[in-house]
Amino acid sequence: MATSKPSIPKGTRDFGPVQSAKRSYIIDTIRKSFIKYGFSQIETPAMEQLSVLTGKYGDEGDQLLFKILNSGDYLKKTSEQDYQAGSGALLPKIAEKGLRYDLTVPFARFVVQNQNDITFPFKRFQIQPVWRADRPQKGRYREFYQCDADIVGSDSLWNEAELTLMLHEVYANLQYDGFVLKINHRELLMEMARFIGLAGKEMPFCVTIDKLDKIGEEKVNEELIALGADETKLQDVVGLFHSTASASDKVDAFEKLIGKNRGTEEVQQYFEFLSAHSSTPLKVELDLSLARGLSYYTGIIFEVKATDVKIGSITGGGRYDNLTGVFGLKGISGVGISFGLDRIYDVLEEKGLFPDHLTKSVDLLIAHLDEDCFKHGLSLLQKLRSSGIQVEIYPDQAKLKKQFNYADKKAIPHVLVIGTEEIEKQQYGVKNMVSGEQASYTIEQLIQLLS
RNA sequence: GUGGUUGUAGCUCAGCUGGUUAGAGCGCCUGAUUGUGGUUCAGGAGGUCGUCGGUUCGAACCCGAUCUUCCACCCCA
Repeated sequence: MATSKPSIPKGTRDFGPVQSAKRSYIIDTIRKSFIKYGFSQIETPAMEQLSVLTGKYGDEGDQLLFKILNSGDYLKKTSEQDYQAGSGALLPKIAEKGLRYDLTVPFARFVVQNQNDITFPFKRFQIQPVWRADRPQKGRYREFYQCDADIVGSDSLWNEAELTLMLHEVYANLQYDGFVLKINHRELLMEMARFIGLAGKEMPFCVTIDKLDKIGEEKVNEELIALGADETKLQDVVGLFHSTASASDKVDAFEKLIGKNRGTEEVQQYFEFLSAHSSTPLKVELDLSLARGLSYYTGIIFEVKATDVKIGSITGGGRYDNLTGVFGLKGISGVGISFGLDRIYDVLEEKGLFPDHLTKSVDLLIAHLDEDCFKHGLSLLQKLRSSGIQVEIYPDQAKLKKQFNYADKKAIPHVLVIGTEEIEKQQYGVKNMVSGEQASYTIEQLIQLLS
């Protein structure tokens, strides 16, 4: 067989020992908070039936789905006419499965299938990779992890508030405070669109104002007027976007201009919950121009942005009514958030926020001078391990220089050297690799030292 | 999916309008130190210049295709 240079698919990555340790640190931190707040873990398959996935993410989303070619003779069910009819007609005959695009839709499927075993409200978390056939960029990959926490079967706005508190705890534990949590409400967006005369064109309105910080106010105004917006009313709405007032004042201003509705009431209630329950200051901001994930969110929407790293949003979420409706289970409302592990990684890396101890492997390396010393080392190894000390022995006969070098590269803080003299005296030279100091210990003293 | 961009040693990058034998720093290996890493010194290994094809007397350099990287659009974690 001809040799070829190995490679991995576009937008995917290998993770070495250091990267994996850092990723585990983030995952463990997030999971700790998920569990503390009462969420239970589930896992679902990497692949789903294509019928479960398609149509849930809009036309754009369907294009970004990875499809899995049927096994065996995948052309068996096709005919010449299917081929002539194009890829859209051919696809369902050659592919029945696809890789999951997010964790929310598989979760909805899970809830419907297991509805009799689930106690509602159901709080689940899920930390698994998802796949999108997007064109990769920095912070945008074709395989990436989502860390989702959702509460389904409860309409209470306390859930939104609790997710907000949990999110703050996660970032506090990661020692990152350069973020801001922006929230908005689907209903407020709809009302604003109707107010400026864009009834029936709510979606284009949202897509446009979402680009506010990207293309600027002037262009946004131009586009909205082109859509048919009333210019003077548009100015009033733009005034709301500009407001630096407190969330509650912003809602008041909104109600004065456009009127009360479900959105204003829910946002007001959400902020009341927060102020009643938080001792530390929260980084929550009502941003009336925030418009995201509108293909399924129906209430409050969330987005966490890194303010000091150019990477886009690092956490997103919102309230969706009738999540499970498409799978035949009505009346189940939910709210959830999704942490973007890979982007959080990039942020922590850029800000130098990973703790140093992540790369440390064991506390002690046993080095030895010859075969007999190695064998003696094995007995020490066992004693030390049974005392709970993290220790390894250099497996080959090698110069001490090489063994010390190994300890240095692996950032092992202590090296114990065994020679014939040490075996006789039952006293071992132990070098502290950080200070460079060396002293002699019995095995019991050493256990004391390292415990 | 549309338009652009990148690829040279393990890593970060030089390499003139196409010209002989493609370089540097760091890292790696060996020795100075036959019982001691991280510092210092001396030596050494390592490249079909992303891949395939074309133009040319001659290609890392020009052209085409393809893969990859990054960027903008779209969308999103």
